[in-house]
Amino acid sequence: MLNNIEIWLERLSSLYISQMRQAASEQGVQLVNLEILQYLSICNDYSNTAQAISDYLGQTKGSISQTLKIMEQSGHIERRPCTKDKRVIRLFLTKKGQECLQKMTQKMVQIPDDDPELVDGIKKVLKAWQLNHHNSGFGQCLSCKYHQKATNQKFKCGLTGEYLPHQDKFKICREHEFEGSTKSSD
Amino acid sequence: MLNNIEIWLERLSSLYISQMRQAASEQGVQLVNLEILQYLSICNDYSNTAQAISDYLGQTKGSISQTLKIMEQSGHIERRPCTKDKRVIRLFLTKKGQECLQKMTQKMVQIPDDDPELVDGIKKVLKAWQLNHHNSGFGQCLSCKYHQKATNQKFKCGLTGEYLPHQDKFKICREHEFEGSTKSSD
DNA sequence: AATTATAGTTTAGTATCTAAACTATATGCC
DNA sequence: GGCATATAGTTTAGATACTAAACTATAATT
Repeated sequence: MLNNIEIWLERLSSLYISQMRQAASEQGVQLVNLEILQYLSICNDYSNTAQAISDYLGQTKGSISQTLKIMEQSGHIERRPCTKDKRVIRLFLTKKGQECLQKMTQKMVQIPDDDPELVDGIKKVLKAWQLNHHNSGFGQCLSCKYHQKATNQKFKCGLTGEYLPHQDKFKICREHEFEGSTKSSD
Repeated sequence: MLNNIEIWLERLSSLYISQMRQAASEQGVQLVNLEILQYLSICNDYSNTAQAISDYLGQTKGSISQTLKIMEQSGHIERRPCTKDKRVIRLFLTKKGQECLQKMTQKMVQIPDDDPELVDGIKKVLKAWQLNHHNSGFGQCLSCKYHQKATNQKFKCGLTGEYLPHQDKFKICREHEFEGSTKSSD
């Protein structure tokens, strides 16, 4: 069975990773740095921590801690202690980090995005995948069971009780859970 | 523009890479080792060399050389000097390497492959991508301009003049070129 | 025979990786 | 409150991965 979806996904992904490595290399960073910048650019304000990155990338927090230290020194990210929870340090892209990421992204994906069928295909795969891995966090707020409609400008997170700006619904969250799933007892 | 194809591809790929890291970690290897095993399992007999891996992954051959040394020591791959070209050492998965790859692949992709639309979507993206990066090697023989029909059991490679077994047309080759493209003078 | 190209190794120095021990803060329970 | 447990992050030691550059050896070109 050389023609099933695993093979094609594998090829697509290995092509993508290869592009990522090249793009990272051109900016003088490594793959994991690109991944971290990418993650920080799409995660919400509950998820921009070392621990979340560690969970997301599946690497030890020790390793991430060291890498973040270097990325701060090189000026790609910024660390701001959380006032509510003094254990936590929130991470943000600096302007340099944003520009670096943008250059890499432009290099990476050169594919026509005016084909709605293509976009649809990708979305479909992503959705099927996420549903199949029923929930291990890191989904978009708008597909989360805690996502509640509020006003026109804001939506409410049922888990934290906070009201979040509308555009954040596309960001990904470490606490994400699909409807019907239970994290602890399932 | 949070909804264009770049974003979705990015999310799909970062999900995939994350899965790869996890799967590799469970087998006690790192991402790059998984990528190498994967590559060696789908490349043809012209492309199973350190140099080709270096080109494919976009990393220096020094780095690849060291990694291959360790992968040989750990019994995942085997090295056989090429008789025709004494500079070349061909690389092969051992049984341990195959089993390791299989375990990782099973862990990684858990997605229904009975949906022809999904498969079609992936293929479409891959093709669009490859065409957009008009050829930098590493495509399947059957889409190569050197691919020539021969007998029922074999096809001919117009570049090397050799006859290759029919099932190899799905493998990827470092010399791959799409129809109409010229490597040197374009 | 000399030049150039290609395949691979080795070296030095840096970055990333894991596992485990560590500090500090938060949470749950009596 | 006081104590156990959980969570966030750092640090350490040692292994692996990374780049750039120098190196050997063989092949192809002139």
